[in-house]
Amino acid sequence: MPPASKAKSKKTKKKAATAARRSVEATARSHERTRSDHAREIAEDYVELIDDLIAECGEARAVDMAKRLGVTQVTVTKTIERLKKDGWVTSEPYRSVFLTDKGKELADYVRARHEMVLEFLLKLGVPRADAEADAEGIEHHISPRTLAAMKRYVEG
Amino acid sequence: MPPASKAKSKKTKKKAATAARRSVEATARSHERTRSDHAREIAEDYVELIDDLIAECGEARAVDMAKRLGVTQVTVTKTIERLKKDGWVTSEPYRSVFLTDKGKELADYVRARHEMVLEFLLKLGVPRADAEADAEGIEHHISPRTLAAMKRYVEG
DNA sequence: AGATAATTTTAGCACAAGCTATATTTTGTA
DNA sequence: TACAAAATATAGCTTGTGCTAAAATTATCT
Ligand SMILES: [Mn+2]
Ligand SMILES: [Mn+2]
Ligand SMILES: [Mn+2]
Ligand SMILES: [Mn+2]
Repeated sequence: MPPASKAKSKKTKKKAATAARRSVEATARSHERTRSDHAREIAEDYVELIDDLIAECGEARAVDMAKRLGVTQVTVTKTIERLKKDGWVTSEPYRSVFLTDKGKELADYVRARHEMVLEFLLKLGVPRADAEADAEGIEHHISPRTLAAMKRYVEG
Repeated sequence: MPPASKAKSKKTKKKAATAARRSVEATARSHERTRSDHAREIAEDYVELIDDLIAECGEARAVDMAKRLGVTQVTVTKTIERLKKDGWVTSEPYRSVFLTDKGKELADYVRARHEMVLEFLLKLGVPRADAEADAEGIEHHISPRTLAAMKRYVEG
């Protein structure tokens, strides 16, 4: 038994602070939203990249995805299996990857959002290199209402 | 062997598009930055939360962290072990959690950044509920330069 | 066509982050 | 002080995302 000694009887000791705080439940919901954003994030980056590669190179190969993502080709191939299972892409053994209709739809939304976030950061005065790096992470946590606010700022 | 048929001989077929694109290497570096942000993200949320709980409740208990994070107490306890290993916190069996100096420093930086991101979104016109949810994810991908730009916008 | 190069697959590993169920310990109260 | 409730720890599982090494397949070039 380690010595306790600190913090004397804090049963009803919660809340002595003044500033009104969000409810515990609301805080939990925000963290849950962030976790679900993360669960979707790789699918979003992959479909956007696949769509880019098809447009630029005529097809999306694992080796090219790996180069742009900074991971090994093995990682790409395994992830593609999951994306297939979830209905975002199709592919045959030893062949390149294609988007399903659902995948193409996601790619279109995700690219538009990504471009908007980048334009927004640039207009805000963030240097291009930082803006591009930050946008890659930020994009996945932008709700429709935040996206709308960014659009107003960029266009207005 | 599945029928290929599509995309005829694309060896040197790369780049027919017009718009200048970032280099493959720069794209990879952005994705790598995002992945390292994610690796740090849980440590950031935990130290901020631990600091909050100590201020509000006098101590940081796993059960309260679990409620605010929306995960089970088991998950919290296991994560705390990792944070301990990485030098952010200390704790004894069956006792609450404390921040190391390094942990307190991180908490201070992270809270200031989180608050700035939230204020920024609010000033941009994002409804409070969305701003709070989005900020929870966005905060971890904000570079110092983007933070500075947000500060200028909020204060200016 | 055959050799070689490039690409993809397979096998096997590691770690982070989540979970449920159950045991143990601490804490509050009768 | 003992009992009950609350909190924490332990055991064991799943999934996602990364890796290296080696085998299999496809593509290119002479
Ligand atoms: Mn993107
Ligand atoms: Mn991204
Ligand atoms: Mn957060
Ligand atoms: Mn994130």
